[in-house]
Amino acid sequence: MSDKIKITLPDQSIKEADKGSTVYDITGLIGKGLQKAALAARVDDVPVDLSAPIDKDCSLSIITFDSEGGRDIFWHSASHLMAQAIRRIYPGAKLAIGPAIESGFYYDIDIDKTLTPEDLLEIEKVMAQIVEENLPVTREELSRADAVKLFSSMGEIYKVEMLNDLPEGTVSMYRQGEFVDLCRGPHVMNTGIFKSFKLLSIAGAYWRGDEKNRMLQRIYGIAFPDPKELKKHLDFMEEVKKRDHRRIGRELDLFSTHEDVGGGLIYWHPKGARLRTIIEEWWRKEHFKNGYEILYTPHIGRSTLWETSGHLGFYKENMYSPMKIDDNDYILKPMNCPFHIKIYQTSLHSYRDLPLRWAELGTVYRYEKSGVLHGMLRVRGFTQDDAHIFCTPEQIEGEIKEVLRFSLWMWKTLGFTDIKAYLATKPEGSVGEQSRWETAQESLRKAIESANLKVEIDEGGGAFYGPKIDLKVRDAIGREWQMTTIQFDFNEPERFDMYYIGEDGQKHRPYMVHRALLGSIERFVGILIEHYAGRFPVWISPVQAILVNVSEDQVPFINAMKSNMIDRGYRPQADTRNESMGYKIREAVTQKVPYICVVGKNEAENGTVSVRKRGEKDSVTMSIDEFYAMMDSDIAEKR
RNA sequence: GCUGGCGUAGCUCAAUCGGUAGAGCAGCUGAUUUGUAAUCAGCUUGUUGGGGGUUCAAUUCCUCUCGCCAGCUCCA
Repeated sequence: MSDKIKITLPDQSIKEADKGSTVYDITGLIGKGLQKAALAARVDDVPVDLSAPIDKDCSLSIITFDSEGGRDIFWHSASHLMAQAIRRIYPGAKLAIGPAIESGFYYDIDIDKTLTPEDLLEIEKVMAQIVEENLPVTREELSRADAVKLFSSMGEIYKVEMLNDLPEGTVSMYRQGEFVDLCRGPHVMNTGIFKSFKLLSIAGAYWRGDEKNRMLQRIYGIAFPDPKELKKHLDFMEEVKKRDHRRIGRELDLFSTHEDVGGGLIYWHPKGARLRTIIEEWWRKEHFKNGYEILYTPHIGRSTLWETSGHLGFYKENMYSPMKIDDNDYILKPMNCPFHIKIYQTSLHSYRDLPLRWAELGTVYRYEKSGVLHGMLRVRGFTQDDAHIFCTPEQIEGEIKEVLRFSLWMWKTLGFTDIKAYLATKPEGSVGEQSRWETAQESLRKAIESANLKVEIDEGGGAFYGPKIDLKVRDAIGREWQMTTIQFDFNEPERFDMYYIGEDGQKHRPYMVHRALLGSIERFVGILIEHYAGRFPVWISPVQAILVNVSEDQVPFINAMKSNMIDRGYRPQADTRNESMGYKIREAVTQKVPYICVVGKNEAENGTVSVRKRGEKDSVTMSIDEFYAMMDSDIAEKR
């Protein structure tokens, strides 16, 4: 028997090593740099620690911070580091869970003391000490029973509870110095690796996310192998703050909310309303072009309608209490669909009428818990860009493809190009025939396929009344937002006994699809603000150009130009206030207006304007017609 | 709804140990007529989120309440 083993690397090259070498030793054979960057490895596709010994031929791929799963390991280990520090400062602290998250990590702990931001600094200091100590992180395996005994003796009730939920057998734990934590691993090899980290915030979190359970204190943190990356991350957080639509909304005078009148309700100021109107007009025009008809329906409907639709059964917590009108209960609509169905039922439909594509910018009201309200992104009253498609089984596939294509086109036009689909399929306890589910899911799958979208499938994640596709769009700074939703409904056609007369002269149940492309106008505009950081493309900018005079003599010229622009359908604003030109330009710049047109003596005499484009420091003098041509091309290009 | 933090002028923020609220911007008035990111001067602005309490005295301490923010849960 040889005491050498063969290690196959991802590039299919083979390294030979002594039997029993650790993964760390082997990384050294590949390269010093890689050895330094290595966090863990996958041996025959199983994640292992660097300290794991290898005693047989295998494949090996090294996990660094930047490789898949690397961040999770790094951050997970960082959460252990933090937990250790917390334990040193507060020996009585009970630890719950401490995973890596999308960006960073947290640990939920249970202590009597309420933590403050100053405490975070203290914890950071102790963490730095532990980094200095460079403790080796070692894995140990033991039986579940022994682990229960150990953690019980430490008073770690949450760990014990977790252990009791694990299957019998061996469990693993990791030890670094005096600290030990139940964990599957893998982990980094020693605590010295955490050269740059920061604890970010404290928040409450329920044990196991259940509001009936005890509220724990959660500490969020972030860590990177390279201090430069930490800085980059903190800058990113700063950027997020700068883009906050609530802040930009105030600065650009777009909207407000009024807590004294009611939270979660949006007041659109003139400029915000302009922006909204432009988007809505475009939306309507495109819907007509794409074969939709547009509806308007009421804001309230009798409770009997909501009983028929089933909403009073499964959507009650989100609906407002009824108001009495002539002894009948009326309820503010949380959805538009029952109203569209009422219109459907005003006449008998032949298969020849289908598909019907009925859209509505329908304002709905939903009760949201006060704590979740957030600017325009999470509100209690909002306008869905809703539509319902009623069609025959034969039409379904084409219809879904069309909706998806339309949606993707819309997002592209609005400046969002990175889009991902999420397909949610039949859950337990669903309604509707199995064959209908299959047809529907198949059509959703095919549509995603033909659109060439990245897709994630959430098996069993659909609503009880039908499968759906959600689209998530990525914004300018890489955040994903769930926007479009395309959703089958097998429930309402049944409950309202909808039908059409088929070729065979018999009644048939139509397929019904709900879809919202932008989602809600409020939320969409909020995201649009953050995506563009308030620098909207010319075609949707509420103010496209600010006209600035150099001295009083040019006021008539400016006013004439302004009304000429309005006549031509542009959105100009004249700033003829008695202020210095520099002052007015500064203000126009902070208002993020696409063009600033300065008119002084020279321009007024020659019929030109000095145009300064947003983001550019230099201005260009051109004829007014040249300026219009420039705007036209920017508008046409949706720049 | 829950946990924590925070509520001072339209906005951003200050006020030592409890001593009776102030600065910039904005706004108004006037002067200035300006060449690409802030012209100058003067003036105005407050139930210190609200109620109650402790105190000679509360923005400050206590208490209740409302709201916001960060999360949890939920979600377009």
